[in-house]
Amino acid sequence: MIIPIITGPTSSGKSSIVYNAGFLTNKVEIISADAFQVYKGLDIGTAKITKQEMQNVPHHLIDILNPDECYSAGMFREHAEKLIEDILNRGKIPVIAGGTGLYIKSLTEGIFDCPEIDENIRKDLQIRLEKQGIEELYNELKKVDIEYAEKISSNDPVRTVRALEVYYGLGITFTQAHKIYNKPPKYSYTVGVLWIDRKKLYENINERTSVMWNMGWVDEVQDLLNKGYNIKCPSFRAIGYKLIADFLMHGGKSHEVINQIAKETRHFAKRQLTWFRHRENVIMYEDKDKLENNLIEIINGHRSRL
RNA sequence: GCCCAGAUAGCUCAGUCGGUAGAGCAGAGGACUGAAAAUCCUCGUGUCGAUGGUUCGAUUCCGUCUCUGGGCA
Repeated sequence: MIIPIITGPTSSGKSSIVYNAGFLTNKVEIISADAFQVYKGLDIGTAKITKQEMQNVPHHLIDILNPDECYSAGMFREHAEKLIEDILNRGKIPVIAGGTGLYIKSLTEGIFDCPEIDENIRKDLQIRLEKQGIEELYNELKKVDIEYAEKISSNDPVRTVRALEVYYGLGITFTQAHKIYNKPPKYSYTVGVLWIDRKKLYENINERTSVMWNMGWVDEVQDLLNKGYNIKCPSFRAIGYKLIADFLMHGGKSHEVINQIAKETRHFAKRQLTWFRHRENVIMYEDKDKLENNLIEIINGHRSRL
């Protein structure tokens, strides 16, 4: 079967589509493709669905990690493919839903099957980055893998560190690793993108940010801090969490924090739109109901693709 | 009413010793194979408040007016 994937920018309303379709048909299990809903304790800020909703329709890859643990596109792919297999074996239909473009790409286009790399290598590179600066590391990458170095910016610490980590960990360049360890997609997918008018999307984001704040987002962050987590935890890369932690520790005006969070969310949504716009083999839906209906038809076997 | 300071890009402001102007933010476009809600790249023409004057030439100097702050009555 061709597995449906529903994606779209943040605040577009994609979760409600898959939830409704799952609830109405009662033969779906949802696999979340969201880089931050994997964390326990990040509920309001990641717009997680309620416990009740999760009981009504099974959801996977939500609340699977503590806030100080790392996750990645590669791990996501392994987990998701295993889940797809399990769900199909149970005679149910897997639906993938979420806004993390890279995670979805790891399924639909594949991601290289990287062998385990000693995590100390990245830590060392991290330390060198702080001490010596990006220029030093980028020049090093240029010497070993000019092909990849030229593809990225000389000012991109994340990609530079990643490429060097693979080089030192595997003994081959990042470029070679892609070829050697390339692993094509395991299943076929049909991808629907919920596309929203920019102005409307930004309005949704502005409004939703205030709603989240009023739902107790600040308390949620306070809880995380009380439990001993801090802004260096991977989960705190999610929009809002660092800003709120700073607000709790140093004070400030709440409306300014809210505006800042909304702004970062708008920037994020814009990046998502750029990403989706340039994907091949995705179907853009401006009509939410149509997307939901087509998804239901797939689930019921009356349609094979979105 | 008088005095002073402003009036320049959507916003905050810089600048032009007179040759029609530039930063930050906002906004837009883009990249992105194990941090992706991350990370990174590119993009700035606007009656320089209005109107007279001086000048080859004024957004820049001078006068008047309008508006906005602040001060004095």
